Amino acid sequence: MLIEQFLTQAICQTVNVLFQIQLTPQDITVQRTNKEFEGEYTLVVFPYVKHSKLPPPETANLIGNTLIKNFNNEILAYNSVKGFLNLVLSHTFLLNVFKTIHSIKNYGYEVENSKNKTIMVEYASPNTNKPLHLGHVRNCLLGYSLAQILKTQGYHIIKASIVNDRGVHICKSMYAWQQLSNGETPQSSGIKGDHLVGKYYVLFNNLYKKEVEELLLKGLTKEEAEKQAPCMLAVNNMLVKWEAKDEEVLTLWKTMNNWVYKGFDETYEKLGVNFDLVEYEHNTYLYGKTVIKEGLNKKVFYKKDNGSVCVDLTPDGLDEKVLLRSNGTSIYITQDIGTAIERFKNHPQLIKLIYTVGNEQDYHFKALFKTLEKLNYTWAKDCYHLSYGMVELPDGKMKSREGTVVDADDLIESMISTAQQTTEELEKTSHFDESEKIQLYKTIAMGALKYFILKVDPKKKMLFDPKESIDLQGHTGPFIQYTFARIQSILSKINSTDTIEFNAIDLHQKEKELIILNHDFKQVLQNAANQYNPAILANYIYEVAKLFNQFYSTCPIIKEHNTQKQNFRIQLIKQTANIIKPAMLCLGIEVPNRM
RNA sequence: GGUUCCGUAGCUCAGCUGGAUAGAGCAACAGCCUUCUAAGCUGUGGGUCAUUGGUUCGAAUCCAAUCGGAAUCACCA
Repeated sequence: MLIEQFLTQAICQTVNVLFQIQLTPQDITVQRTNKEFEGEYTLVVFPYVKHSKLPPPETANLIGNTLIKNFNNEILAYNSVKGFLNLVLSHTFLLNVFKTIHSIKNYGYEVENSKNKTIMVEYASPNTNKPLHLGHVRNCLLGYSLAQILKTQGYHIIKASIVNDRGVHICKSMYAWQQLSNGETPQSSGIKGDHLVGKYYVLFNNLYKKEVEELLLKGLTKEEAEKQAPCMLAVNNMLVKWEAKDEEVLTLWKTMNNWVYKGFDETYEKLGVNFDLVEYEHNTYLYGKTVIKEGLNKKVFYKKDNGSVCVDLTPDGLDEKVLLRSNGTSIYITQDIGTAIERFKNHPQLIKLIYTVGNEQDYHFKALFKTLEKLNYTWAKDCYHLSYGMVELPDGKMKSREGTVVDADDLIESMISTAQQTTEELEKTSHFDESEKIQLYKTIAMGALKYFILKVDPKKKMLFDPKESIDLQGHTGPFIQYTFARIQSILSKINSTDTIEFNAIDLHQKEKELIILNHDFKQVLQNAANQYNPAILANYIYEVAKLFNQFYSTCPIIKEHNTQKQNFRIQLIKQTANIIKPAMLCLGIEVPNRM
C-alpha cells in the first residue's frame, strides 16, 4: 500500500511531464515483478506508447531513466524487457517501509468501532431437529471469520443467529419420541441432546416410509399415501396444537429444543464460534405479516383469487413470488422480510446485513432483496447474501436420508485423534504435560479443519473425502501454526531489543520479499473485508508462512554476527509473527507458542 | 425448458479490475537433521486453463456460442 502509493505517484508525475498528459495516480497500476527478472515492481508500458510515440522498449527506458534520476533515494535501478519496466527498489527505501509498518501498533487494523457503523453477520441459523453437519461447519466458519475480518476494519459487528425452532421438522422428532422413546433423555441415554433429537427424526422418517408403503399396498396413489400416513397426520395435528399453545405439546417442544440447544452450544464451543445475538423463530415469525398488509395497501403486492398474497418480480427476471399463504399463514420469505426490517429498525447504525447461507438459496435471497426494494426500503441494497457452495463427498452430495452426512461432532473427534496420532509419531510432545498435550491436539486438529475449509473460495463447492483425513503438512493450518511456533522458539532463545537501528545493511532477496509481503497485509485485510471473502486472507497467510520458512533456511539469525543485521532479522520475524497471529485469529484459528 | 453458478496438473485448490515462460500443496522420485523445531527446506517429472469463435499489441482472465456438472424455478425451510 505504502509502496504502491509511492510508485504510482512517482510514475504519474513522471509520465505526465514526459508525455504532456494528465493522469492521476489511480490511473496507474504496478504489479509485482516476475521471479525470473530483477526488480520488485513492474510497470507495463504498453498503455503509454501511444503518448510517447516510441516503441515499447524505448518508452520503458525513457520512463525508467527519468524515475531513477528524480527518485534516486527510492528507486535504485531499472531494467526493461520488451514492454515491461522492472524497478529495483533501494534498500533504504524498503527498510524505511519496514520501519513504518513495524512502528504501527496492530498494523492493518482500524480501532474497533472507530467507524461508528454496524454490520450484522448472520450465520449458523440451524434447524433444531438434527445435529450440525459439515455444511453447518462451513457456514459457521465462514460467518465467524468474516465477522472477525470486518471487525479489523473498524466496524461494530453483531454476530447473529436465528434458530429455526418451530415447524414440521421439530414436530416429527417430537412425535417419534412420544411414540418410541420410553422417555429416553440425554441424561438417561448418555446421548448428546441434538443427536438424540436427530435420532428420533430419523426414526420418524423410517416410520413414515413404512406407513406410506403399507398404504400403497392398499391401493392408494403415492400422493394420497404420503398425505394420509397416520404419523404425518399426527404431526400436522401436533403443529396445529403448537400454534394453539397446547400445554402438553409446548412442554415437550421446549424440553426437546433445550436438549438441542445444549448440544449445539457444545459444538459451537468446539468450533470456537459464538454469537452476540440469538433470535428464535417462534418469536419472530409473525413480524412479516403486517408488512405484507402494508404492501398490499400500497399496491406493491396483490391478492390472488385463492387469497394468497404475491409480488410480481417478473420485470426483474424473477417469477411471481408468494408472500402469504391462501390460509393467511406466513412462509419463509414472510419471516425474512419481517426480521430484516426489525433489524434495521433496532440498529440505527446498521449499514450492512450479511446472510451466510448456502447457494441453494440464491434465488430466495434475490427475491427477498428485490421485494424489500419494492417496499422502498433504501437499505435493501445493503443486504448481502454470502452464498457458499455445498460441501460434497466423493460420491456426491451429503444426504441425510442415505446416512451420508458427515456429522460435525464426529468429524471434530476424528480430527483430534488424527492430530494426536501424528504428533505422537513425530515425538513432538515428550516434554509437554498432559493437559498441554490435550490442548495442543485440539489446536492442531481445529487448525487443520478450519484452514482446510476456509482456504477455498466460498462461492465454490468443495470436496471432502471422509476416508482421507485432512492433511497436516503442506498448504495447511498446522503448517502456519508450526511456522509461528518456530518464530516464538527463536525469539525465546535470543535476548532481543526493540531498537530499529539498522540503516545501511544489505538486504537478501528473501528479506526484501518478506518486507513487501508483510507490508501487503493491510491491503489483503481490506480486500478480504470488501469482498466478504476469508479465503483471500487464508491464502495470503500461507504465502507469508511459506516465505518465512524459506527465509529461515537461508538467513540464519543466531549465526549472524553483524549486530545490526541480526537485529533487523529479529524485528522482521517479530513483525511476521505480528501478522500471522492476528490473521489466523481472524480465521478463528489458534496459534500455539510451541508444537 | 428458463435463470444462476462452476469446469485450471493424477487429486485438492490458488491465479480472474486483461500483461512476461499459468502457480502452490498432496501423491511419485532424488537430495538435506553435528548449526535457531525436518509438521521444514532444495530439486525432478507432471498442463490443449472444457471446446470453438470474437474483442486487441496481448486472453486462464472480457464477450458469444457449444459441451459437461451443480443448484434453483413450492402456499418447504
